[in-house]
Amino acid sequence: MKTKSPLARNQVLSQLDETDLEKLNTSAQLRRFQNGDWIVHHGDVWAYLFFIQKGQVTAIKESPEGRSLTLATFNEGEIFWGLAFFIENAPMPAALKASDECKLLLWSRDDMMPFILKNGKLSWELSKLVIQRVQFASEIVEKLAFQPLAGRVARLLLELYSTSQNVVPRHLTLDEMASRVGTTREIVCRILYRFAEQGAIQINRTEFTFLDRNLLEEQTRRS
Amino acid sequence: MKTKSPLARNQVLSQLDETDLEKLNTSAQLRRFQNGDWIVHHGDVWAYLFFIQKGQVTAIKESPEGRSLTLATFNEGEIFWGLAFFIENAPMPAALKASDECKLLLWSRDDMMPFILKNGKLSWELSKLVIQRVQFASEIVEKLAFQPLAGRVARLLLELYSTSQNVVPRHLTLDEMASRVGTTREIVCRILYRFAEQGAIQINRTEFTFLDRNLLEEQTRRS
DNA sequence: TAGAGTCTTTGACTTTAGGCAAATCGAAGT
DNA sequence: ACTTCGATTTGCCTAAAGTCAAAGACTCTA
Repeated sequence: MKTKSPLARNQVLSQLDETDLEKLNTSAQLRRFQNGDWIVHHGDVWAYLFFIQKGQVTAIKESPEGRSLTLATFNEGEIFWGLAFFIENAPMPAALKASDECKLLLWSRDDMMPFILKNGKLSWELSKLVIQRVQFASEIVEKLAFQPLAGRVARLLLELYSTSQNVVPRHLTLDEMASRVGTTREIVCRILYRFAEQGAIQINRTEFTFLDRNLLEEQTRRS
Repeated sequence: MKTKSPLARNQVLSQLDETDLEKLNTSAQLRRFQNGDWIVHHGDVWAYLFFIQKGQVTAIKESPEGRSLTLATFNEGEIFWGLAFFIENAPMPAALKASDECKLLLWSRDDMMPFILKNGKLSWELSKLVIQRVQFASEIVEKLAFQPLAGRVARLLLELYSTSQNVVPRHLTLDEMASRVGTTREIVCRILYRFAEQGAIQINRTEFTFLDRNLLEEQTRRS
């Protein structure tokens, strides 16, 4: 008896039967990346769909002036794609970067297409996944458009350290945090210290201590 | 011989054959809206896909404080959907508003699903369409995150009045323009007059005169 | 044609965000 | 312990965006 393919864990790919999964598995290209490697650059035309067998991938937008905005992180077992997989010659709207040691299984558009066309359910699940990403993008737009920076930072803190622990190591640099909320390190630093003044957190160079998460949550609700 | 259904004009629906198109046509609900009517509100769970037979639909995000951001406009012959069409119970991330007298053909998820599951190509085209919207969303994020307001206004002017005519009536109010770039009417007004000072346009209460489109294009390129 | 209502325009002021540079800290290695 | 390097913190200054209020201008209707 076979071991079940890890591909079957995925919501979309699990629509395929054993045989097709097997075929898919063998037609995949395996690629490895080191932490920090670029997988694709912003603007590249890249017609692949991939499955993350191991590691973590982040999607990052960069402005010509070097500011950057981290849009999303994808984890083991998830799939993602280059736009050109769907639309001929469409360039990547964001870059992809390995944020861990990564093993990816890649399929070109031509490899994958037969499976999609023959299996309406697969195709439907793919649509659904795409739609979920839209939903996600929509939240980003909302925050950028309506929520002031302090709110975005507060939200980031809450999401990042949602453990029961109140004392947590600062595992992101200020630059990384800044990139996730769309600003610069100095501003993030100031906002953090403002939170500290308000009594929401305590800060030292290496740790945060959460004193009052409600205060932070209030911030996220502010326009 | 039959008249060809207007549905066949659509990139996605045209994947269906005559018979299916006919079935689809009869199973559709026709809905009419007046200019300015809300079709769905932000947050509603709305599991429909629709075809715009006549008129224009805009997607609008609103902040709790009443600021609004116009994300997209859909025209005759295009299709769009409520998120819940794809994902059970997913609320609308933006409101939809009729921006003309509108005739829409609606299909519930249950009506449409059989056609999708049976037709991989249809489903694929739908994915592609969804992806195009993602691309669009991505541009919005980029502009909000990296482009200063002046650049967004300049781009709006160029897109809105891309005719060969240099003297054009101001058919959008300042509030409407503000909503499209994510700010307030006063700010738009000031930016317009700044453009005027720079010699890019001339302004009076009812018309714009384009003097130098290159100046505007330069603005859009600025970080 | 007077008045109401709606847009536009402008001034004065506040808030938010960003840039630059210097000071400081902490980890890692020598 | 000393140095180096990268990250954090802070002060100071500027720019961008937003708010509020008031004044005009235009359109439509009575």
